[in-house]
Amino acid sequence: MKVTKAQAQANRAHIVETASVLFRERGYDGVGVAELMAAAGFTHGGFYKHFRSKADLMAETAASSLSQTLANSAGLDVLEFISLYLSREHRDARGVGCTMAALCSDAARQSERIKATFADGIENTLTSLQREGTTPSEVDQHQVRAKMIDMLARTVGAVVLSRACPDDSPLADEILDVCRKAILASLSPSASD
Amino acid sequence: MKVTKAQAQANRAHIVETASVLFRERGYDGVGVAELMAAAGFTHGGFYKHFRSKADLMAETAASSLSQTLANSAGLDVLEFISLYLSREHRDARGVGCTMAALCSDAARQSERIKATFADGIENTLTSLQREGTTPSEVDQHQVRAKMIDMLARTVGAVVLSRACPDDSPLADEILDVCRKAILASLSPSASD
DNA sequence: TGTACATCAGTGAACGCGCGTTCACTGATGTAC
DNA sequence: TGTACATCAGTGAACGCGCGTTCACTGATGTAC
Repeated sequence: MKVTKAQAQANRAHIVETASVLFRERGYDGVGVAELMAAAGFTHGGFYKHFRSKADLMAETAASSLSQTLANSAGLDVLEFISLYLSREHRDARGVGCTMAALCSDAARQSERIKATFADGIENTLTSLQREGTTPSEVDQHQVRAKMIDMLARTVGAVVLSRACPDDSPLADEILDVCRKAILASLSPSASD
Repeated sequence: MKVTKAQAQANRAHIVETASVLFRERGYDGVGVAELMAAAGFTHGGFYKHFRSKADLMAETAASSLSQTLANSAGLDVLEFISLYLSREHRDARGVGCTMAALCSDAARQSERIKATFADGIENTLTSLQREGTTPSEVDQHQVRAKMIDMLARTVGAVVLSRACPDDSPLADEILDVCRKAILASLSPSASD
């Protein structure tokens, strides 16, 4: 049965949203088209009325969830960002958490198209962090950018390592706690090494 | 046709070695048993004379390639380790590079058994780095460990983000260069922020 | 505004294909005498 | 040391299954008159 144009558009967006959660939870190879459509509340045949292929959906979902990740952190200053990013809650909520942390090593094996989307996502995150992180005394934008790149690597690395540990592992929590302290220490003006 | 016990053992080790490269390059879901056995020079049927299942091989391969990753960096001091780890060569040689960087976000979706293997790999790496990184003036082992956890997160994060960018992306190289400088600066006693 | 028809989002069976795994078979190795 | 037999690593066909994708069909929506 047909459906209003507005409804069809909403259904399409719902499929992308569902996929963006499932892909972050299980990886691109870990979610099938039929399973995804069922999770969104449809049968699998209709998928190709919205997308040309699974690869197309992957690319669109990457762009969508990267900008959603960015929107989630909009308005946060760097200290708040770090506290949320390196929290147990963020680590344990892979499906709705940072796309870079959830999928970056999968992205490395995907098409140049998806990698380009991830590079854009990284660039946008850096721009956003630079905006929030720049204090009047720090006028050298180049230096601020370097600081933010290093900070992003630290936070992504910490979450990704923590997630690779067993669920109840003390090491998993230790990684988050130690990295949060280290990053906060390095950000404060009088950083005590 | 049968084969000598020594040959069978060597063949088995060769399969594990082949798998450890292929899994790092394409992920656990990206390599099939038949393809893997063909790459090792065998037909697929013999696989189950060596391993009970693909999952078993994944676990064994994780342990093997994590300790190989560790052996590769044995004897390096921290400065050498960072230079090699954050090099373009390491980033571009995923199949023979650090297992944590290549597979940690895949590990997050695998069994507790594989996660435990990764946690052991992280722990062993930290121990090794602590041994090499401890100078006479740094007697507080707890503090050294914290420094090494942060450093591991930074290096893994940098490589993983760099690999998520397109092959010719300037950002990919920038991430490696900036993080290398930032980590080296934070390690030197008179770190200029 | 009412009627006739084209459109097309969604359905569900079916496609070829590759997956992980099983199995009967081969034949050189390893062992018992 | 030589012979007979059991073992078992490796082969390749076959298994059921789920994958991504296609397709004929449905029926409400949207449009033309």
